[in-house]
Amino acid sequence: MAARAAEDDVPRESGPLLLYAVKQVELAVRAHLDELLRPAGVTALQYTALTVLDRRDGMTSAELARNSFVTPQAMRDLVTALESRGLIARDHDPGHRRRLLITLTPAGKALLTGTDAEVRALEERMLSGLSAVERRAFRDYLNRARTALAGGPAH
Amino acid sequence: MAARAAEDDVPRESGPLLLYAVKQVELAVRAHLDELLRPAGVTALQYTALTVLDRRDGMTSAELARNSFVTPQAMRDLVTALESRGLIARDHDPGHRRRLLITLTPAGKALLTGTDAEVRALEERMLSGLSAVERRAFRDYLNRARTALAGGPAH
DNA sequence: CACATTTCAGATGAACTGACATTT
DNA sequence: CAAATGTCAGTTTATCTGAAATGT
Repeated sequence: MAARAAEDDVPRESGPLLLYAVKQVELAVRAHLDELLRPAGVTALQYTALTVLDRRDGMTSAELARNSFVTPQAMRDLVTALESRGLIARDHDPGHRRRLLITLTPAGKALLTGTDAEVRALEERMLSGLSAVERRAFRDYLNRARTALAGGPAH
Repeated sequence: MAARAAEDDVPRESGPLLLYAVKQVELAVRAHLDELLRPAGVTALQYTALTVLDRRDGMTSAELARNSFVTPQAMRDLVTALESRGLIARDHDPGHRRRLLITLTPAGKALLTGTDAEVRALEERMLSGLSAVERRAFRDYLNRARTALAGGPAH
């Protein structure tokens, strides 16, 4: 391993980490997304929760929390906010009286439908310059990275 | 706004967005990073600022703020915290008496050196399963996505 | 009894908006 | 005077920790 920069410069530096690149892209995405969603009155985090429910209806708050790497208490606040605005509804799981299953209300679905065009435009902007083949590869890499990081701590 | 939701299933769904995939990876990264950095006493955001300074010494707080998509006031809080812990120092820019240039102190560099191994291990874990060629492509896609999202809003 | 889900209550931190002084 | 930088003050929001009730 070369690149030992002998001066006061550090030997630790061998190019910016991809961890950092991921963060930067996400920061940019979130900034755009928050602005885009402001008229709809939801934050990027709330919107994300809605899209998760759109694909997997009937999740519990605890499942959503694990999905977003936050505590159940934090997700409860978010869920309560969405519920009081009528975007989601919670009903008892038949056969498991403790769990509350969350579903999108028509209003929640309408919100997703209403913002869909702009969100897709943002997605398209992010991927502008990438070919269809590259986009598939990009998606594949992201999914593999997520899978590799899932589960417990590294130790 | 009529809810023109033909079935209960949505026509909007054509596969999860890459925006979402990016967010998920970043969430996972941040969760691991926060845990990893807890012994060092810095948050992932503070750590990120330190790594930025490691590569571009002599930035101002305002520049750092723009880099992280936060307000100058928010970055001021972060910078003040790092300064009071002796991890960074601020000195007047000669020839521009208003600007305060931020540099890493030896303690700041030591912190980066001390956490370097574990951070790299996390990076390696995220990229496990990707070949060297794929990693280069992944990096390239992330950089292109960031560039495409930089600058003003889409409107 | 161990475990998961949900909830309540309080504490904390991190970000924002607004206002202002200073310098270029 | 306009623009950028840095600072101070106050507020809001989001998240956390701790504790507890309920159900499997």
